[in-house]
Amino acid sequence: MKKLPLSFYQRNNVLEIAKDLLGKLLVTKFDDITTSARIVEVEAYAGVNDKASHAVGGRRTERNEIMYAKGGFTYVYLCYGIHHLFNVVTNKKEIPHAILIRAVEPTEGISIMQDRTRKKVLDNTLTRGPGNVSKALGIFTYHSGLDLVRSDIRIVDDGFQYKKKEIAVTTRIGVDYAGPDALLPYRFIVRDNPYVSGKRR
DNA sequence: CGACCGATCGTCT
DNA sequence: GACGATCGGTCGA
Repeated sequence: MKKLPLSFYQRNNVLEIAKDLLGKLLVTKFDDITTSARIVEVEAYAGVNDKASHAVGGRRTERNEIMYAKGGFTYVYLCYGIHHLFNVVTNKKEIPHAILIRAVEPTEGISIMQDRTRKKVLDNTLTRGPGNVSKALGIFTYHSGLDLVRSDIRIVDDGFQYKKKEIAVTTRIGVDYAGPDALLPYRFIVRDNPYVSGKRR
């Protein structure tokens, strides 16, 4: 159980970092309650030139300001007025790269997750899709701007690693508004993992 | 299984 | 005033 160091997040290739996040454990510990889950689906958002990114064209607002911080912080924002989407900020200060965690496979605290999501039946939708990930792990927009190395949201390496063959790359979900950038191969998924959202391919 | 649709509100124009 | 980096329920095939 090794916490990922700042250097992991501060590399300049957001696609590489996104791929490397697959298999790592996302852990939250709030009010002495720990839940953890293995990351199985991520999407990279590649800064000012990426039309799907909140930072497209250098757009800088109160909401996305944390994207311009150095790598290793959380960026959580509200989507559709309902869902709290969890992102990891990467690269150096002033380079607004981020990675959206879209799906995880529960490893610890499953009953807690079931309580948080208020799901009646326990199935693969528990932590499938970015909205459910945050809900299950207890992450809200007020957790935006936390330091992943020092805070109660952390990402750790327990030695597990997916094989190269198990990882697939696809286009991102729900970013049709980005025009041609919607076709970029920036989504990384674990093949055949039941928690992965959207279409397989 | 796929298509459709309503929920719900902070953020940006 | 419009619109989401979504989800879950419903309806029909």
